[in-house]
Amino acid sequence: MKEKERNFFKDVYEVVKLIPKGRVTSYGAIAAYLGSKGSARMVGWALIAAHPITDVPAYRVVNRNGLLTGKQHFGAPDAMKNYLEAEGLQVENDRIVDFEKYFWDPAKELI
DNA sequence: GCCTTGACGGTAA
DNA sequence: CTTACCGCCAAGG
Repeated sequence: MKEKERNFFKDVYEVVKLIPKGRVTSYGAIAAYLGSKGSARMVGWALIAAHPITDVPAYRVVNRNGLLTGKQHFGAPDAMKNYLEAEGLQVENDRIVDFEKYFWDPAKELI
């Protein structure tokens, strides 16, 4: 605990906040950017903790397949989909269309 | 202190 | 394309 883990959480929040509108990223990309490569679960876990925080657009974070795996945590079944579509993205079968095209890699886009 | 679960990822079949 | 298994790290029972 202490500051290290708190820093990890904070870092996840900041990266998610920095995701441009109409763009999406994956848990693994964030984990890799944080240096905890392979521990993508921690990112999703941190996002659960970020759930009550509205400043963190968690709906812009999906798994590496572009699948809306976390939509069930938004309460409404189409809440996440609705947010993404509102930003110009196309969602079909709980999956982002042309995910690669809208993918935003913090390790590349973000310095 | 051990076991299970989880907003994941990658590789194998 | 789907299913299965393993690896990572932390929390909860």
